[in-house]
Amino acid sequence: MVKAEAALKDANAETPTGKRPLIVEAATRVFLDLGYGAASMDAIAAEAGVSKQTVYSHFGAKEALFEAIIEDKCDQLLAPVFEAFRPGHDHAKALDEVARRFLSVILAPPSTALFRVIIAESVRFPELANAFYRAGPQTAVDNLAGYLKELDEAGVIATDDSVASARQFFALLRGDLYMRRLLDLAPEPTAGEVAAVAGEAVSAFLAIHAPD
Amino acid sequence: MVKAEAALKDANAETPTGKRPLIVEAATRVFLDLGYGAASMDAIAAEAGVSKQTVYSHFGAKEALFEAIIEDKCDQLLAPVFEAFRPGHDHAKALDEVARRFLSVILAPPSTALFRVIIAESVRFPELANAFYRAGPQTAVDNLAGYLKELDEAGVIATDDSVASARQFFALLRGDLYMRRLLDLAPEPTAGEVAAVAGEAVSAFLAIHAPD
DNA sequence: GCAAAACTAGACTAGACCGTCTAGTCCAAT
DNA sequence: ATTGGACTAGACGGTCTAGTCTAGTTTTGC
Repeated sequence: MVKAEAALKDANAETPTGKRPLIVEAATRVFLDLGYGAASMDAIAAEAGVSKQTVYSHFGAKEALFEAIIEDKCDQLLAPVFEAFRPGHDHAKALDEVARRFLSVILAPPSTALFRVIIAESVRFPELANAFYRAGPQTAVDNLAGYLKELDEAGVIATDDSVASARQFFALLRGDLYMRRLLDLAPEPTAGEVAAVAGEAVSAFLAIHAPD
Repeated sequence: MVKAEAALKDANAETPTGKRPLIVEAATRVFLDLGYGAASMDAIAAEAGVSKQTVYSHFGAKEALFEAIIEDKCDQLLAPVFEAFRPGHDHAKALDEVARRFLSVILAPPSTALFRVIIAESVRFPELANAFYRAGPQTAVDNLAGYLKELDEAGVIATDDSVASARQFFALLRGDLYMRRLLDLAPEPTAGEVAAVAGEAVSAFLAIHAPD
């Protein structure tokens, strides 16, 4: 009883004491590699080099651990897309940089693994799917939409609906290569491949939204 | 020994005797609802109204049953996209019809469930991911690419690479709504919503590939 | 230096699941 | 009528898992 309350408090309060980061790292690896069902708490404890009881002291249950790990990873993975993405000088170049950065993130192994797990568990963990959508696609769209609005007002592109256009931009990026990455049929692309896909998408986007 | 050989022969030869279709239907429901790991053979037998031994007589093991079910579903679901999609009269209308048909299929519950399961198990069952890709995205792209080539030669659109253009067309269709459907955040769309997404994608596509 | 808190190692419970096996029913064809 | 194949209901062994518990050790704060 006392132990359970302590565990709960520890799980709720964000106080990383001692072995907590180790457990988080290990759990992330195991969950992303194997998925929720196939990942065992024993395997996570072993991977963390920690006793199982310690895992249960920090996170009360498998579900709680999973949710904590996934929410963490969402924020952590999807943040770098939006850092300093507004150089401002040449617009095509700016869009190209956003495209390349976005693609590099979503095509990298941690992202595809995360996305696979979330997709697979979206029915069992609806809040996680929601959190992912908000941290990922929605944030990306909102950020880009703001920038597109500026470009529209500056007369560089023409858009009635900057949010719809941002969604279209990202849809163009999630093409065949992304599908093959999700299905684990293609290896992580080189920077050149990423640049090629990005370039194609940007030029298509500019063709759609050419002013007047 | 005798039984095992009979089961193997039955599993290999496509001779649906007696309870086989029942099992296939039930297994499809259970696998698509729960995923590979969470689906139990007992649950499948119960759902089929059949004894567990019967399931094992027809399909030798859980993996074999899963593979059979998934390959079946791939062909079955993705075939109707390409039936009679070439009316030929008005080109924008023809593309619009392809788009609406494609969207209706991939946004419907059976497709999203199938895709979720395949994504989730793509590492454990690489052949299944491959089979899905060939039956689905690849076939779709090949078919559309042929049609786009005709349109290009007729001067209706301009394309250097009809395969790349076909991929782009489908990428435009797999936009935000598709993402939200995969994450189970949006209900199956109405025909009107489908038509709206299709229309936007087609007009964007035509803007990209306007002749000269 | 010491008490409280954190941690370890591993036994243990309770139950789910795969796949096998047994014992017996039903039915069609010879 | 009997034989053989498909089927049923359910028990069963073996393995795996989530989560608990105990007993002992290390770390930390004061």
